[in-house]
Amino acid sequence: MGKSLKKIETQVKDKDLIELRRMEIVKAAVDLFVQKGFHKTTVREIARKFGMSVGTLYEYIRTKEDILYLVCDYIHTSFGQRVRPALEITPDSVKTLNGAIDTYYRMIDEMQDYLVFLYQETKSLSHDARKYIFKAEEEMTEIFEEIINRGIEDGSFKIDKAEAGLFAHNIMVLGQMWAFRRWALQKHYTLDTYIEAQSTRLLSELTS
Amino acid sequence: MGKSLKKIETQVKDKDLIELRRMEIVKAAVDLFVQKGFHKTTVREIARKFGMSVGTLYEYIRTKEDILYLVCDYIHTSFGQRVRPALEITPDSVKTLNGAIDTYYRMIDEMQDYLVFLYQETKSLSHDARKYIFKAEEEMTEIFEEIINRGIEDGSFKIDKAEAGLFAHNIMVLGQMWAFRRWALQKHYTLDTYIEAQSTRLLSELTS
DNA sequence: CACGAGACTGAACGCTCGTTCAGTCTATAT
DNA sequence: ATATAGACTGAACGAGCGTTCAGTCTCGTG
Repeated sequence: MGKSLKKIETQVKDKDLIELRRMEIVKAAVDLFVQKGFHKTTVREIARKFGMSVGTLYEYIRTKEDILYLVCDYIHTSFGQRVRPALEITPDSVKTLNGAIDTYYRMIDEMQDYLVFLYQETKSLSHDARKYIFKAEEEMTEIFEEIINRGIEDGSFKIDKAEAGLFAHNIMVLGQMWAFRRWALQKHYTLDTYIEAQSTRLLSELTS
Repeated sequence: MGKSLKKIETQVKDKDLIELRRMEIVKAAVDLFVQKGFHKTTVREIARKFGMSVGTLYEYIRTKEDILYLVCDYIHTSFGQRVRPALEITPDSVKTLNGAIDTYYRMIDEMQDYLVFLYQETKSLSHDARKYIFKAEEEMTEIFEEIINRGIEDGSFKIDKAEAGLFAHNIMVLGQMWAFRRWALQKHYTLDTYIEAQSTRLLSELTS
């Protein structure tokens, strides 16, 4: 959390307490938002789950939208924290990309609900907040783009460098598809067979 | 519209008038929903744009959610009406698929706003309505699947028949990506170059 | 012309929900 | 022990919104 977060003014003075309470608020709100959506969740419900009164809740935020922002930020940083360390760059570009796809797709599987929620409620955010979320998504794309570019440079991948960006988007979207179209895909695939099918396809395209 | 639509009871007797007015309601609501989202659009606003009073509006629907359903149904049938006729099956499977991708992707470009809206508000629909929308999406996938299967049978495409379904999903999702990630893609691609890049990639995969 | 059915109107109702604030509790300092 | 700052409480406020309904208008029919 934290640095990247646009300052939200509060009544409470103690900085550490603010961080602590906000984390509790987010934890309480995430589940409700994912389950019922932002608009159908009331501040009272959040407060009850948070274990404190509405009044107290409002000591740590200004508006309901602040909670949405905190939740979106939390989800995105959770993604980041989980992918980045898993993405070790090895000399073998094929292996690196395979590993990156594997971790990213598995993470999507774990965080399906969060991902769908993010896409559905982004619109409800203010313009600034939305831009921040997009930036986070773009950073993720750049990681894949860099791996591809390395592979092109060392001769592992045979595509035009101009297409590396598009290819990175494709990788991500085909992963996100697992979350958005589970109703259709999970009839025929398990997570493992899905990753297998998509990554062999993607890799063979790159190396052909 | 019509047949597939779950019956919504009304006060008004004249069947044709109901159809006419509902079409007017949908036309008025679509723009507002796309622009501001379902929850932030008020029934009053719709009525004003519809050019009649709230009371009259409520002679043709029961609840606000009925409007959402009418709008979602309208968008989806618009899609269907536009794609199906354009999808002529020719003896040349490669050409057929290329044509199908081209029309589908162009349609997505035209209906970007509607598509994004559908994904974002699906959750607000009742369970039955949601199932109906999913079915429409699945039918679209099956069209692509059939084209691919024909191509496999006549020897144009060299992939395993078990993967035809997944491939059909990939085609659709990569098209929808144009709508969902325009903020990133439209910096580097125009619609034409995007279709070109994706379809040559997809086709070369199938025929390799 | 009189009448009534059906379409239309919009003020009013009632409920929900975000937000506030006057007041209570707690813990530390004097 | 007393005072005070800071955290917490939840009833109350008020705006907004979906929905209704008593009443008006219109037009075809007897």
